[in-house]
Amino acid sequence: MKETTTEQHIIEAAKKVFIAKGYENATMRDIAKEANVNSAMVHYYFRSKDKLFGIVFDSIGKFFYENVYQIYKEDLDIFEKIRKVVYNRITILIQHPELPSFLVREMFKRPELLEHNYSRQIKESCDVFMLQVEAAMANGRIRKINPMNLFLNIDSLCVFPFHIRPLMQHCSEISEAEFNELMNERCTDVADFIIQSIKL
Amino acid sequence: MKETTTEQHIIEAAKKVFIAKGYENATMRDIAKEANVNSAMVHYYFRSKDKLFGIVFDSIGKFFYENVYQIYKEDLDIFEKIRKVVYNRITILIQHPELPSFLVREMFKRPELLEHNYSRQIKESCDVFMLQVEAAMANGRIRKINPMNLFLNIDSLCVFPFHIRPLMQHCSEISEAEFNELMNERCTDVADFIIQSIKL
DNA sequence: GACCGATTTAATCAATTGATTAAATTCTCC
DNA sequence: GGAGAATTTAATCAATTGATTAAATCGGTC
Repeated sequence: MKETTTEQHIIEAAKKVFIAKGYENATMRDIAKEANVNSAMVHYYFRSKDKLFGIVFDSIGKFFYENVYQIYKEDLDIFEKIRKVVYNRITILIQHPELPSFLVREMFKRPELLEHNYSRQIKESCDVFMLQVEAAMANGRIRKINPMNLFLNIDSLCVFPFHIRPLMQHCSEISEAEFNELMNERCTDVADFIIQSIKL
Repeated sequence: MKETTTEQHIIEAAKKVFIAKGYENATMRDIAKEANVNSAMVHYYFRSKDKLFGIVFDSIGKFFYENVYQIYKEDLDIFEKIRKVVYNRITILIQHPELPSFLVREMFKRPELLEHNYSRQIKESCDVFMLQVEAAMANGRIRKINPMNLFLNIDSLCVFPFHIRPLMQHCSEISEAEFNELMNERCTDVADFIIQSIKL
């Protein structure tokens, strides 16, 4: 019991610190302090900073994508599905606006982090969706479009603003709360934007 | 003469190293080595790592945005303008695919880096474009849409894939060359996607 | 209560790194 | 060609940091 608690405690602290500071700027001492334990404890439970980070990165990546690829696999009308994906994605992003930049930052520095499970699931949900797009094109429900690009477009429109949030906040001189408000309003706009573009 | 050359030489080396490794992972010794000078030289010319980085970040940011905001200010039909922005942006991105992730990475860690000039110019070009969108809506040339969101959408669709490039390459098992090829094809798709969505 | 393994602590190591310094070398101007 | 400033070099400092170690403490079992 106790071990699990301490271990989990350290993982949660590590998530917080790694997200806030990034891999290089986070120190084992930071994490230990955040978890209220001696810094040797962190090594005792996780051997090395790398191993701990691997666990954290994996967990965050999974959390960030699992919701969406569930929806992509659901049996829904294509327009409904797009609306649901967009709504879901942006809602989660508003609650965790730091995740996209964190994932990008670390993924670029060490692409080997992607070896793990959830990237396979992304591909899976992408494949399912692309089939549905092909079908909708064949049915004459949507115009001719490259399915992969449509999949990409959906994610682009949802996630990108969170990648450049500091820039947006600086240019528009808005607070974090106002930014979230903007994103909230943007939700239906984005879904409309996509559907307007592909419907016949 | 000579000083300018050495100084510029170091700046170029610093760009390369900072982009490749990020601020924390790049060392003054790395930069010195890349520039073929003694590491004290880097301090001699730029006082501190921070100052040098500020110069580099500013220069890269300016380079990354100046092309686009020029186009936004040109006197072009709105559809033409969108096509030109998209083409231009993606073309530059293919030549410098590391820039978006670099800028995001550093901007999130130190938003104070944005105090500089070019963020004002982004705002300026955004304002110009939004006026044009309002006019096009009034003319009945495009449907009703939030102008700021349209501006955001254009950048999202162009830039986002480069933010998640490692993930895309891993999921699709494609090389860098193949990725670039995809982006090249994507160019007209993106412009079409946007125009289809807003035209009446 | 004594034993034994798991957990926790404090102290310390070795390596890295931004920065400084003082001496050496080069350049410039007279 | 020589004085003085600018540039370059090698050596070194002080601080940080991931990791290790040995000792201390805790927890359960007999």
